[in-house]
Amino acid sequence: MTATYRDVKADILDKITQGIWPPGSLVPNETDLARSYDCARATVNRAMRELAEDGIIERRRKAGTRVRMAPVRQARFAIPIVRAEIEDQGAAYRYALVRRDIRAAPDWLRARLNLRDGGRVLHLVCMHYADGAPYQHEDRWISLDLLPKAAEADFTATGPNEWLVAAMPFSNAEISFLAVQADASLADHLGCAAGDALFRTERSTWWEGQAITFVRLTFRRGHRMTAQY
Amino acid sequence: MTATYRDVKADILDKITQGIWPPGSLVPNETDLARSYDCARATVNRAMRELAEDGIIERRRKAGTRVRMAPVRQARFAIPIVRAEIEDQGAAYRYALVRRDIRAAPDWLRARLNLRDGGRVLHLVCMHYADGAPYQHEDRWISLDLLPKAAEADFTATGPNEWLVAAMPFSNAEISFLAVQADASLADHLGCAAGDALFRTERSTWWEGQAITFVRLTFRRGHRMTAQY
DNA sequence: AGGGGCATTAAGTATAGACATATCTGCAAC
DNA sequence: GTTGCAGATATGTCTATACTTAATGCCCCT
Repeated sequence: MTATYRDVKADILDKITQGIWPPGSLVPNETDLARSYDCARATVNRAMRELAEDGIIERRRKAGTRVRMAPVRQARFAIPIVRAEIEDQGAAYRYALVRRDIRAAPDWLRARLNLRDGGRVLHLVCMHYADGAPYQHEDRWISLDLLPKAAEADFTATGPNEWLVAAMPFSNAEISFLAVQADASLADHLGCAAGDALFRTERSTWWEGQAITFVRLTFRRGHRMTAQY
Repeated sequence: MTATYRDVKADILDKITQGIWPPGSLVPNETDLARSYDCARATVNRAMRELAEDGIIERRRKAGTRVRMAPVRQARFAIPIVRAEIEDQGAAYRYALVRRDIRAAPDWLRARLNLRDGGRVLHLVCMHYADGAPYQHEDRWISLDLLPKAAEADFTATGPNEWLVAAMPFSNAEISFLAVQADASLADHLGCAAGDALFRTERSTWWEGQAITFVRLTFRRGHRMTAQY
């Protein structure tokens, strides 16, 4: 019946939320806590390490551990593949390729992805439907410098997203969320009025410092992205 | 010169990104890895536990550890206090209370927060400015059932957000991101045209199952929220 | 053939002890 | 006063070992 690291973590969190250890105060050191919970120091260490990761406490060698003044509030968003997102909602997924061309990267894209002069890119426009209704508009640019195979891939049946996670499963990315007004083309594809406010995510993806792809995903009217924390 | 858990983690990640252990494949078990890195099993365990948290691998007792087919892509967003967000950008922060009233919770709010019938709420409308320009419009509802002190707090000088993190530092929340069209009032406050697309976050906050507050934060035109991952 | 139970296996967690590393504090030298 | 060094101390990490827990898959019984 000795304390597990979960017990210790829960108890410490309790002491903090109940104000016994108020924000800014110094938490007892690991050795003392281990004694008071009658467990090994490693157990206390794991509990506290996780609390620090959660943004509840702040730890510094020698200085000790203190309760954060304002806990760092952070939310984790899972970035799903559209197909999975739609199917998880119990809707039928359908995909369509709207447009495909290969060209020199436009200036704005070169700037964004640090592409070399004269780099060629594959530009794709696709639509994703849920139960037949427009769900998401995808405007994607893939660097052919890094991924020449993309030029031969067939994107008429499956979306570039799925192809890319298979081709380059591990990469870094920067994602932004913003709001845009529907232009005529978006309004047409997404079945809304021009001028409607739409939710958009933009993502640049990199692999070992090299740009792979940039994508704009624009959602149907009224879409919201939600997370718990 | 024995391997640290960081070394092990980095090496395993390397093997995965370089395709030596392709997606779906089974990773050697902890005992074998410990032997091959010449370290304790606990060291391998920590490395693999972190990789699992990062969504790179998937672990199941007895079944072993496998490389995920598609790594779970997830982004962490820090949810800042507006003041800090603005000041971090090097801009001067200014706050203004636009409106304050106490009333019975409207139906839509009662439904959203599971408030009891006839629950009273404090309704605040505030503006946050960066270098004098409108930055964010805040439309906040605070449950007076749970936080009666809020009725006496002075929100003319500092925003409710800062008051709330001091009053209720630890709580759960649900956050949504969406796009809205500016109505006349928003357009006026944020200095944009009616109909403009604006980025909005909505957040409901709870403490021990009780609703504390609901807030709509609408940002100035062109705002984007960004995260790396 | 089908179903139940048990052995086996891999991860999950705990422990005591040790050493590493960062950094705060006070004291001493300039 | 300021700088720099040394000691003290809290966290960070590793090891070796042991026990726990979940799940697979095989064997045996029906």
